[in-house]
Amino acid sequence: MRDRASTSVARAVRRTALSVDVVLLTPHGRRLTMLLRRSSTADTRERWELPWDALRDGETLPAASTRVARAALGTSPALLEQIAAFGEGRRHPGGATVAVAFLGLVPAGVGTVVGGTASWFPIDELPALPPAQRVMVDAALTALRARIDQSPIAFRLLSPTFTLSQLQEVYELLLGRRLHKASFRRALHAAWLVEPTDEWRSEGRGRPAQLYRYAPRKRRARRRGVRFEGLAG
Amino acid sequence: MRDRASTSVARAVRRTALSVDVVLLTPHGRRLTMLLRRSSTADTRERWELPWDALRDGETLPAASTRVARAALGTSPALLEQIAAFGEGRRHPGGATVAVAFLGLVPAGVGTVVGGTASWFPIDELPALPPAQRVMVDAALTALRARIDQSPIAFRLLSPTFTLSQLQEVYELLLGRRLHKASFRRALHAAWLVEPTDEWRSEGRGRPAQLYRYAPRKRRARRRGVRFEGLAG
DNA sequence: TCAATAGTGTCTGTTAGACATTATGGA
DNA sequence: TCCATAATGTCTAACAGACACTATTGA
Repeated sequence: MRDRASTSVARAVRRTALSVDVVLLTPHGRRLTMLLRRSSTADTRERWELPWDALRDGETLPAASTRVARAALGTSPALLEQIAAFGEGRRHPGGATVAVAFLGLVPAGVGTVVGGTASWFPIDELPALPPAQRVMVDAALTALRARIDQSPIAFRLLSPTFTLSQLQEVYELLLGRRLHKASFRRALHAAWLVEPTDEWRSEGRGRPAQLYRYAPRKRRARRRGVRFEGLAG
Repeated sequence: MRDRASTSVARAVRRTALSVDVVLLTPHGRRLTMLLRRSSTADTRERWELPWDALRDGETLPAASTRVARAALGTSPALLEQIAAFGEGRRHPGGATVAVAFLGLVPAGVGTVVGGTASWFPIDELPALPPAQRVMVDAALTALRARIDQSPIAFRLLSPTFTLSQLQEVYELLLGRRLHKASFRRALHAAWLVEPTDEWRSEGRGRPAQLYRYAPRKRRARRRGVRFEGLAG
């Protein structure tokens, strides 16, 4: 190693700026919405940005992301996962060289009322964002869709008991595409993820739906073959 | 937002330390090996660590990861992707609060000879590492296996032309499990990822194998259903 | 000739998607 | 009664995994 002149990183990069940015999502009716706040620029034009703040001295990344999320939302999100670090030189509102992005999910209704400087936007109608944050948003949505079948993300957006139609609706919202009802339920049944309760919910007309709860059972990992997905095209 | 006392991240977090760490992998026979270098501690005991260095002033993350990889390897890896940022308070050799980990793949033979302070270790026989880096290694291998069917990672470990048995061997190395020959080739054929060349390679005894090259064709995205993988168990 | 590796054909069990049907409430 | 939604049954095409078999080289 030729490049290690200093023995301490803390000494070598005093001036490195590090920001923690949070992409907060919540369902709003049939749409997925994202929390943005007004930029505090001298500019008269209305500008929006992802909630962010500088990492504080001695603070861990999870602690910082929770702090930023709580400050913007007024409460804690149901799930907070890191997306990635971003530092390709794109402009960040805080002038940060490197920003670590987090994805937060908020159950429907919980955080829909936020303070004056923040507001929820449908994800397909976002205003212009600082270049560095625009990249984070895209990465967050991509990561969300990639992780949805690897971790119980969808259940974080629902109340403890829910109907299967509600669950499917959340999956469709997060994936951004429609799912087949019978296939969805068959896969759900095979995965032993939920169990029925004794309750039924009647909403408007139509047959009442049975309520389920999230109750994952141990399951042998079924790893079927190589898929080669997304490699071409 | 209550927490934004300062308008500039650069001003607020002068003392934040940021390291860039690189997990470099190369096949070594039938095993996957990782590049580690000797720690420069005052300790007499032999200690090993992932190649890392502090992010320099104004340097982008991709540039820093390339620099660290080149310094350790003597040449550039065939692929260098970010894993994630790590800053949960675990001990890092440079005392960094936050470290961004990268995964680098090196074709077989290219980087097998490295300088005096670095050495390749089979991934299931790694020496003890600093806690922060041990977490990175596990995350790198997990990410590798998750991404292998989403990006052409495996082809980066092979020469431009290769036999299908070699390709399958790389997949088995990266996934850490055996694959079924006929199924592997069927899936490969269906994905239109490779095309045969006119050349054949004879190695030792046995029927010579036809050489292929990586040549992805456009393909309609086949997204089949919801899998619910990894959600339980 | 045998051993070793490459490459292919066929069968079977699983499952996603389509479609149809029944069930059960409200208007 | 009609309509909307829930829930389930059946059929089919796709496909993974297993197995067997042929092909082609070196020893």
